[in-house]
Amino acid sequence: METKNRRVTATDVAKSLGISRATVGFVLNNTRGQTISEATRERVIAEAARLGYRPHSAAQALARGRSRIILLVLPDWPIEHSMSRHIEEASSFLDEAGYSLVTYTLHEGGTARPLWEVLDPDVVMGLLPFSARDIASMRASGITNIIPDPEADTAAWQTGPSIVAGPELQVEHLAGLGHSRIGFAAPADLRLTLITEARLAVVRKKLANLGLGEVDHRTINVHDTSARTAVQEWSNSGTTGVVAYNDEIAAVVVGAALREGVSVPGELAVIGHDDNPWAELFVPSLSSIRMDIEGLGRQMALTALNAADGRAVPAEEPAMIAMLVRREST
Amino acid sequence: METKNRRVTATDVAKSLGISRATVGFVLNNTRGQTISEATRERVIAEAARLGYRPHSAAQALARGRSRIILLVLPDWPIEHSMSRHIEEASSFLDEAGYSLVTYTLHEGGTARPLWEVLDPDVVMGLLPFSARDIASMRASGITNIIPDPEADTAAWQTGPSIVAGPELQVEHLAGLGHSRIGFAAPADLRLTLITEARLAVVRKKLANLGLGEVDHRTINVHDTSARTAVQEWSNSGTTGVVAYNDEIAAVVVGAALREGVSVPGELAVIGHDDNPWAELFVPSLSSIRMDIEGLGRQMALTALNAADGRAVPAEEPAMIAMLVRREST
DNA sequence: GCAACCAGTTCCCAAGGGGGT
DNA sequence: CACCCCCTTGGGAACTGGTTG
Repeated sequence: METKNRRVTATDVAKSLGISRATVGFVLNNTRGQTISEATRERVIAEAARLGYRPHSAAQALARGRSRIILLVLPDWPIEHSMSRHIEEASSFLDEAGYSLVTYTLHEGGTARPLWEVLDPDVVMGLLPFSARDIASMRASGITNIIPDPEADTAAWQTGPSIVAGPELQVEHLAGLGHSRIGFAAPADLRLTLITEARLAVVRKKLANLGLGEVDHRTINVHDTSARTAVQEWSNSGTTGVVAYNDEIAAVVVGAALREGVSVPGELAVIGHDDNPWAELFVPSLSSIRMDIEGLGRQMALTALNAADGRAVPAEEPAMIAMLVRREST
Repeated sequence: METKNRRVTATDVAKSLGISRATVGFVLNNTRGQTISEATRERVIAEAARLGYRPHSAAQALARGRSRIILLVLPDWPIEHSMSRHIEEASSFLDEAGYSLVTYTLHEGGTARPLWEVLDPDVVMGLLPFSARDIASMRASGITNIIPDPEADTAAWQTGPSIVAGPELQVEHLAGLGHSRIGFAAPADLRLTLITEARLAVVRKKLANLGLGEVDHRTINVHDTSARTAVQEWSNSGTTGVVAYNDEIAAVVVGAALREGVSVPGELAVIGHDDNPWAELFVPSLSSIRMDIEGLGRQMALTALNAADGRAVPAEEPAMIAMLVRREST
């Protein structure tokens, strides 16, 4: 069809209309402080549509000094699935504000140039605090907006609602079922240490509040016999309810119990965390915690916009943070 | 510390050295056809490092007309986990060639501007053929390199090794165990129809090759009783081995069997596909297929580079496509 | 609406030194 | 010895497509 496939620029639109390319820009950006006649405005819009004009985002980024990209960094263990709905929501919301959300799974030993260096995002946002190395790298790339704020105390993050709500519910649920000796099953993965410690602290505190004894805490490795040992020891010590770090650990514990001849939930009740889609497929199906912040996506988006734009964040705290999903394992 | 935080530009490096900014560019890009003395080259590199110079990618993209970004589109069902290692590998590889890989999970009813419009990638690459709507959208954004090629026949893709190898192994494995009546458990999810059909066709063909009877094909819905019905019917019809579309469906079938009092693998053997990390956690643990193309990441990267750069793709077909992981469910 | 500007890339040419005739 | 040519090295300036005073 077309012999030359050059992309349509604002200049093309302007020339075709016999006006200046600045005017085209004014109209298409709704530039405030510039008054353009309604007639011209309409002609520009119509002509841009007719020619199939798309702004060249690199050029825009260069001229404005801001890329209107927000980078969401995800950890490289599969928390992703439970996030995906929220990400989609955040994405739509940011889009309406003229920003694009790019997600980035940061791999451990990754050798590639990090994406924040390439995309020059206005904001880099993570689900948990960044390592000092990453922060240094961002700073060196000229990133000034980092969430969570590296200056803020990690401890504050560790006691935030997104960490605390789940474990509290887990303990409440088991206690409510009459379990008085409660165990905690932690993952061996070192990358999870920060969250594991925080959750364990919540469990301890909650147990103390309820006047129950000390938690019986074991580290579970998926690929060895540590789960069977833990089940035996819990069994011996009279522990009847186990709070698992997540559904994977819960599944390992339940599996070990079944193989040891310990009935679930009769002799040992186990509750996971995250409500992975496969948790309900087990026999017995796994009770779990669904993190379900009504509007977490919007909340994330607003936080990002605030950092990028300085627009105010309605402090509207989400209605519900975590929800118990009771199934057969408790 | 710093009062002005302006980013370091090539001009800064040039001025600091008393040379032109063109020269800085020549050195830093290894521009061919320009010869720069070794002494100057070293001074430029040292000074750039000292000042912490980072090229402004938007400016580069604008000037060159190419963004050096490759967009990998992932489907919004969690195939992601099994891909993650390959993605990391592709990412490193592309990085060495000066390209950045951005992954993008395309959500069904997403309302946001698609990322290919924002990032202006040199190549958009998907794991399966794009919808006509997406292709039109890419074309409108000026994307010329699309993989898989929209012109190519979908049928060709459906009979490619990445589709065929898994089901063949599944059937071979069950047949090798002596199962002669074999069932197929398909997911109800409509988004998976394309792959499901393709895999089922492979199973049919393989059974015919082995001189076995027709496949007994059932659609399994995770949230109703279809799995129990299927198990009963397989039981009645003498089907003793089931090829599941993936591990999730396999888990549902195994669960239904256990609840029906049908022993696994004694009365019904089930094999999944994808070898999700949680497949081994089940009791009985799930046999599965691990897609493990040695160098799939590199292969993906090379294909992309070929499209972006025109550099030749070594046709080096990967050594191994799919691998049987036998566990307790078969 | 004109013009400067954003931060690079790239084509083309100038200056200077060395070697050959 | 003077002259010419060429090659090496590096600079000038136009250009990318928008934004904004």
